[in-house]
Amino acid sequence: MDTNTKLKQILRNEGFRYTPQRQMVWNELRNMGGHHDCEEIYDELKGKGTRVSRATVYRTIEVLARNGLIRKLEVGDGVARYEAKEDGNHHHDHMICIETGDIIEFYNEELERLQEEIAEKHGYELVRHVHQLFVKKK
Amino acid sequence: MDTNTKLKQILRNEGFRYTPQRQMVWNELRNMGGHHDCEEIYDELKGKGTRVSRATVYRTIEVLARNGLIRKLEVGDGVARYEAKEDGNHHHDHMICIETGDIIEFYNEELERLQEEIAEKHGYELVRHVHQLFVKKK
DNA sequence: AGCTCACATGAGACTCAATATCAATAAAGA
DNA sequence: TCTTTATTGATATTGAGTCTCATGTGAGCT
Repeated sequence: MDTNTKLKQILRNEGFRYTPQRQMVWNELRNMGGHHDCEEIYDELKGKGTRVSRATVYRTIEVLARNGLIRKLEVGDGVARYEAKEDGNHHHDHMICIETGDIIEFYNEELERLQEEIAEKHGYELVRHVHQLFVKKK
Repeated sequence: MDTNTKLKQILRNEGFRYTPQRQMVWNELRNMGGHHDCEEIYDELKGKGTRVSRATVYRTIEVLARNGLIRKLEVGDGVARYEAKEDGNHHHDHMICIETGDIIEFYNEELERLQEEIAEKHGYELVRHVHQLFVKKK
């Protein structure tokens, strides 16, 4: 199933319509690659002469995130960034260089296991987590 | 050394003045206990008839955080919360209940070690980290 | 204690990401 | 094609946080 059919199905499941704008936002974020905020996505689409509004970008991104097509990333600068979850792009956390702003992805099995364990130990179930390492080049 | 003398010394080291407002913000956050945002601190002080401005609360909190007297916590709802670091209140991370909003502190030696290791492995030095577990009661 | 002045404060303007409003538009089933 | 109802776009609004600047005040100096 191609990725736009997947979008269509997800939207239908939620009772949403499959509109050109939603397709454009989704395709744009995938084409751009990496981590981007709504303003960047909006500018990119505008730059291509696309007819889309800021409000629609924000609304669409919210829907995509809620349905797990994209992943939200907040690094503490007051701007939410998003990345497309491609097939085979499994869960990962982020390392942010405080000097360059570079975002590096990492994944560690043991780390994941420990978190489940800690939640468990306190009588909770782990739903999701935010884990960011702020680093600088050695 | 009592905690207000400590505040005084820290301010002097940075070339800042030891003012009633800075003492009030610091004392208020300690008295309240737990995690609070600037607006709550401001309201609390106002409620006591104290003469203090919103701007000063924000400015003071920033100074306290930069000097390690308090710890900043962002759970992703667009409001920064702070907690006083008491003596013997060592580093910890947070578990946030998505149903009640409760904030539980946790600390795990192994987790800390792993993070250093991961940064290292990528050629970086770990400066600080943000680690939050969003959980719900089992 | 009084003087001085650079730093701090308070009130309100301002910023900026994000959300809400609402008339006009367009999916999508009949 | 028609009709219904969600969606869109333009813009206003919100809200946390920051900035400005005239006024106030800590603290070193005499």
